[in-house]
Amino acid sequence: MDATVRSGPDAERARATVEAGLSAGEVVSLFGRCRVTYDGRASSRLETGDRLLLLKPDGTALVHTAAGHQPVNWQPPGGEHEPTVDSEGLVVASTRSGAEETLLVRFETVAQVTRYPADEGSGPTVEGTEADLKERVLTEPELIEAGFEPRATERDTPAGAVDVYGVDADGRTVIVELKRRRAGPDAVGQLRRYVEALRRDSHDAASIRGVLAAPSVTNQARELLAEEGLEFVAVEPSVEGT
Amino acid sequence: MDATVRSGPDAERARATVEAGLSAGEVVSLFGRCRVTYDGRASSRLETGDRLLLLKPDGTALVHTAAGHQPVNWQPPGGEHEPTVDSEGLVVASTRSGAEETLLVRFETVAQVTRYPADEGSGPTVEGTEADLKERVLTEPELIEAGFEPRATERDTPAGAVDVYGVDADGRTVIVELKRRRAGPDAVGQLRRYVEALRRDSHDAASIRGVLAAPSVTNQARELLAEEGLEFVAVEPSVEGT
DNA sequence: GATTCTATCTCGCTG
DNA sequence: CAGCGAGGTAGAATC
Repeated sequence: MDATVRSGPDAERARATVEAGLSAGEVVSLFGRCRVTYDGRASSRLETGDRLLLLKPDGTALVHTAAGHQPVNWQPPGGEHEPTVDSEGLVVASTRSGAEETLLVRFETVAQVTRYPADEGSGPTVEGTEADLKERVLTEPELIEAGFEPRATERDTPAGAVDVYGVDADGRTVIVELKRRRAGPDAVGQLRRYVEALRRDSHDAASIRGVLAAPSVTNQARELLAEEGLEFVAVEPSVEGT
Repeated sequence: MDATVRSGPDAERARATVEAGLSAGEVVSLFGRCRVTYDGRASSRLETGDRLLLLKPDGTALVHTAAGHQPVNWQPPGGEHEPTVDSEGLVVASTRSGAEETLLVRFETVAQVTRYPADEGSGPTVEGTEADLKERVLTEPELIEAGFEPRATERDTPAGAVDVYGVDADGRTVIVELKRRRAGPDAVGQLRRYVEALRRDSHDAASIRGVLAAPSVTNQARELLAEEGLEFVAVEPSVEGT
């Protein structure tokens, strides 16, 4: 049972197992040879091959091959699975009604079907995110520069919410855009929009500084910063055991 | 075998199956109760719960719960899996040597282990991507506007490669940024950078137009376009059966 | 529901 | 190898 399966259930038994598992709120996995078609926001075709189909009670469907992090085809949560058997064998259709989206997995052979009553559980606690970096900056403002005083986070501007908003030792406004990893042109674009939005509403544009705080920046990002008169400060995303 | 499993293999049998499957280049899946810890680019902790662990021969590890498209924990391709048994039971470690990254899955109970010789196969053929939209614009330039003549795609600028580069009926340069779905501020940022880069190298900045072509734009994106003197053109991503 | 942004993003491509 | 941008991105937070 826990070794390679040489002959699988026939199509109707597989269908019944899928249906029973899903209606019991269980996770169902199928290994087998199949073709896959998707039509919706785009459309895709996948020729016959050996794959794993993972079906979740929330409507999620994932088709995985032997390589890669990403599923080769999928359906996001919110839809429904419908296993049927036609003259060619087992077909699992996963559809999202709202969006006109359909994933069809047509099995040539089903090597194994497994159902398992997994709980949804709670998500993982993750550390080292951008939110954590923000906390660090708030408790250690000198990470940005000596004399920096944070005044607000997620402060609204016409261009969106600023990560950290504060003042420097000279009383000038400082807008900080945080990135937990190497920052590219997109990060500069964000910072620039926030700074310009505030400068537009200010009588003294020069008193508003923009600071990109990240572990490092790409060259292009550095050039963009220079063009816009913005600054870069190196901050490590997390330290852990140092 | 294809119904709910009430009692699973003991830890050592599970370990042996995982090892045998992986060394044979097969995909291995384990259903069971486990705790998960990840340390690397960030760190995360996941308390005991029922989950599916999917192990691929390329080093990919995916931990899935009963809900959601995304794995609740994972390891990208490129590493190695090492199943061991200690006093508490089966532990699967997936590590990426280059990056200092480790995913540890410690099983309290293993309900089922399955190995399956899936081929990697070839990826799906996808239609309706941005590349397809670009093809449409090249064969039907009037989608942008009457008289538009594409001259190049992926044309290099100091700020990156422009999607479509051409001239309008009046001989002015037109830079087109394509998006297959509703465009936001980031798309305007890209277009803006390309246009400014070209204007900087031009003696006649006004002769360079920037066009964002997408199914629609958000309000903020529209405002940004207006501020920068850029334009919007509505194009549908794909038509299929019309 | 629409908008905006993060992500342990992943992935592919290009220099 | 880095850098840049796409993705059927998904997911969260906010309005």
